[in-house]
Amino acid sequence: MFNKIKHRNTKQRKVILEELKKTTLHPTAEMLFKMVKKRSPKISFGTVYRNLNLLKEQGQILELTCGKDSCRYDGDITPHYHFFCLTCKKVFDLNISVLDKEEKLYKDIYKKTGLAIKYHRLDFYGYCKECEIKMKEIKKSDK
Amino acid sequence: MFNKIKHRNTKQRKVILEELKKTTLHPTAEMLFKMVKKRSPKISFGTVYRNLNLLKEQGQILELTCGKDSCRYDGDITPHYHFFCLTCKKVFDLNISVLDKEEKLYKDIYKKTGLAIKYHRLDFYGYCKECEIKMKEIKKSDK
DNA sequence: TTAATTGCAAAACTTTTGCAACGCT
DNA sequence: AGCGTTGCAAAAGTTTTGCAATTAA
Repeated sequence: MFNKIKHRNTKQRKVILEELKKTTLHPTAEMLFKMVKKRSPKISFGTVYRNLNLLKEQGQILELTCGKDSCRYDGDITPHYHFFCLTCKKVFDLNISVLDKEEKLYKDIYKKTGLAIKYHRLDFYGYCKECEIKMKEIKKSDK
Repeated sequence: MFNKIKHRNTKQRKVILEELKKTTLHPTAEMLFKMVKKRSPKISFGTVYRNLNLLKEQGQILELTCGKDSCRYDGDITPHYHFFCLTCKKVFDLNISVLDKEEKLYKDIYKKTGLAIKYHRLDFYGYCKECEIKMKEIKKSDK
């Protein structure tokens, strides 16, 4: 309870956060590793992971739901939802309203189940435009 | 496009599906492996994974969103949402209404973004009752 | 018979971790 | 100086896969 750690501003952490904030690709740790490597060539994979976990705990970034694939990270921490392309694995931001019934819904669930919700996640899945076009072309040539 | 596979009804697949359908634990592959092993002692881990993937593709079961932990599987394929305990990792079914604005929402998103949504997922996170009690006790004893 | 499936073990992947060296504060 | 952090490499954990043997249809 009194193990307050004073984190330092290392060059690596700064670069990781900056690179993540400046992209909308919702990169995986590996993608980000490559991006960061351009500015900090000696950085290691472990450092990227350690910092992503730290920044996540500090609430400076978000870790999106990852399936069996690797996690995606988001430097945009304003509440918003995502669309995941089932084919190419791209992740898109959705500009729809975040459940404003949030509080009511949370209370409803609490009343019904006794479960106190901290946060929720609403993910949409489908095929992005590019992939849909590709799929149509494949179907055509199959006939 | 013409690689239609005729799947067989193997004893193993049957047991895996039955065991998954009869529990509400939303087990991981490993948990299910242990459950199935009681009835099919010689079954292997690979078989469990292969069948879970097959049953998932066939739409007979659901794979829930897994973080960095292992995936959870659900034998209940009726639309419903889940609550994930951040501490003990238990998964609970929620008995709240599934977005009935679903179609409207889907269309709105399509209009706005051109993205055609196949399905969505709404996950809630927090601490279950048991874990909340434990946490309170720890805080008490810390004072 | 024959092609899908299994069991086993190895491989593939993603993420975490131990440790000595390094570098913020 | 003190200790949080890094780079490196090894380890851990989850899921997939190659292959010969087995089995459902």
